[in-house]
Amino acid sequence: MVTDGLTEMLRGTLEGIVLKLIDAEETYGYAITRRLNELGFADLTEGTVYTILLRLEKRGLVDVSKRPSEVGPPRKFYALNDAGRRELATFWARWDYLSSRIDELKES
Amino acid sequence: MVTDGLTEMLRGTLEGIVLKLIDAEETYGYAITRRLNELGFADLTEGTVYTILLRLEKRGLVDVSKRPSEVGPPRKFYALNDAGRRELATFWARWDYLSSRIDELKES
DNA sequence: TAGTGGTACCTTGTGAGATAAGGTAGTTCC
DNA sequence: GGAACTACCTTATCTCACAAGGTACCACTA
Repeated sequence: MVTDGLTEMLRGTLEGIVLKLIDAEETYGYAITRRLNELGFADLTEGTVYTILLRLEKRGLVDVSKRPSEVGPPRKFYALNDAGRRELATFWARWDYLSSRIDELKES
Repeated sequence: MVTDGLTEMLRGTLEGIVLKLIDAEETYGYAITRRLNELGFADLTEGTVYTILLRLEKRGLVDVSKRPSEVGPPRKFYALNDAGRRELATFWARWDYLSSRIDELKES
């Protein structure tokens, strides 16, 4: 499978991906994990996502609010704040730069 | 600069990039570093490239031959072998997969 | 009421890889 | 003999994705 060995390649982009998901919609760890699995990142586990979320919180890129769920334990909802949106913009700039450079190289 | 903080994003792709450069032309560490700097990876240093080259050699992905230079110390030339070409193909498959997923996400 | 399955959170340790910060030598030219 | 360029290498450090655990809430049912 192509998805084998994606781990190293995900470094430095996974955080941006999570930022984007949070930007699209206020959401929580368990749902983000599910969403990422759907999106093609099949091997991603909850542990990975939670370490990222805690990092984002620690860096002050997200606002957090705990809310009860009707089907399980309370959920920790994450929303991007201004710093988070700036970080996301930076992420896309870096991504565009890197992917352009690599695609150029690939076609050469 | 966009190139700031590219480090983490380069993880797992830099090796593939180096494989591609070697595939294009038998070459050596110092020249690879220069080429990468030209290609937009401005902050990349020799130390980084040499650790990758030694890893490629250890994994048996390249053939190595030392040859004298007319302008300095002898050069260690690297050429891709069959295993290296297979690895490069795998790298592109992974890259295409990852960049597609991310670009989809970006446009959504 | 004990068990199962789904939801939802977290922690700790490990490993891989890019980088920084050094070092050693060969050549050319003044 | 001292720059400046070429050319190689090593070691220690840091970050980050992940594995492998754990806790707890809720609904259902045997």
